[in-house]
Amino acid sequence: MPELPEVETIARRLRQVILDKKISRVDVRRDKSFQGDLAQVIGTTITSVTRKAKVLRLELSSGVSLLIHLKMTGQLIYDESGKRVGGGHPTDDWVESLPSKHTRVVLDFEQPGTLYFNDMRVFGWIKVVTLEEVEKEMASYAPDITDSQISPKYLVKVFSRRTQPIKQVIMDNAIVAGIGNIYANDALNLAKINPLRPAKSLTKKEVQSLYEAAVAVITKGIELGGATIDNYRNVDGMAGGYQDVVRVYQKEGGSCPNCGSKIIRIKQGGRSTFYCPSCQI
DNA sequence: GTACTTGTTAAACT
DNA sequence: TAGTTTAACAAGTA
Repeated sequence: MPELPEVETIARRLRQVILDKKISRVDVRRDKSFQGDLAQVIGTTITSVTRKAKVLRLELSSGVSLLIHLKMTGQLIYDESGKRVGGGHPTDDWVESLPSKHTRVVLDFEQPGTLYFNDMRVFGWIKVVTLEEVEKEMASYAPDITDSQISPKYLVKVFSRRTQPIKQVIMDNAIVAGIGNIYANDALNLAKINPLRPAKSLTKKEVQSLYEAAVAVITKGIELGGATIDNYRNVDGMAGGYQDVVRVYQKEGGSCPNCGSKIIRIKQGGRSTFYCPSCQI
């Protein structure tokens, strides 16, 4: 699932390949995946590519923006050859020609080049929004965990009001944005904190180390080009590298990187949590 | 056929 | 009011 590092990886590459290109055609193959007026998009140029939390924003010369959320299975794959055959991770033989049966929206550029929005489960979306709507959308997210506005002091204050388990609190985008299930599990393991602990029970010192751990795993994720646990791919169709260094996520029965004990799996809020009951206390 | 998977949000709660 | 809980979305895998 794309989280902050995966979306950031996509944003960086998109900046290299679609900036200043003119959108000549938009093929919406699934209505649910594209919201808004195509007329405001066709014939316009992409003037910037930015990201906040897990949302991508393509600013267009017409003044409107395209906001893109990949949710769990979304991919943005760019092709300039016109005969793309998917790249793949060295360890798998994923090959796919595009458009595929999961391609929901196709953006064609005048300059040669095509951007495919694939989304197996159709939770993701692309929407056309005005400046005002962009601000409204972005205001619903707290700053990213890597943003200088987020400090251990701020987290201590917010956590003190929350009785919910810390795992769920750090994944709440209204508190701090960009931490999904993979990095939440890994950050808690690195900080040696039990995911079940009520947020308000954490000491200042624990909040400090959790903050540092979260920034560390997210930064590592960006460095390695994201995690391909399920079906994440970058803009070139390639897998990321974080899955090779992942600490606990989906490692039930494996060894804890801190202490070697067995990693267990539990459910929190209907979601899987992986942690080491021996050193995460 | 059945259970299970997940990021986010809306709605129903306390 | 603010915080918490739950269901819903969709389509694939086991």
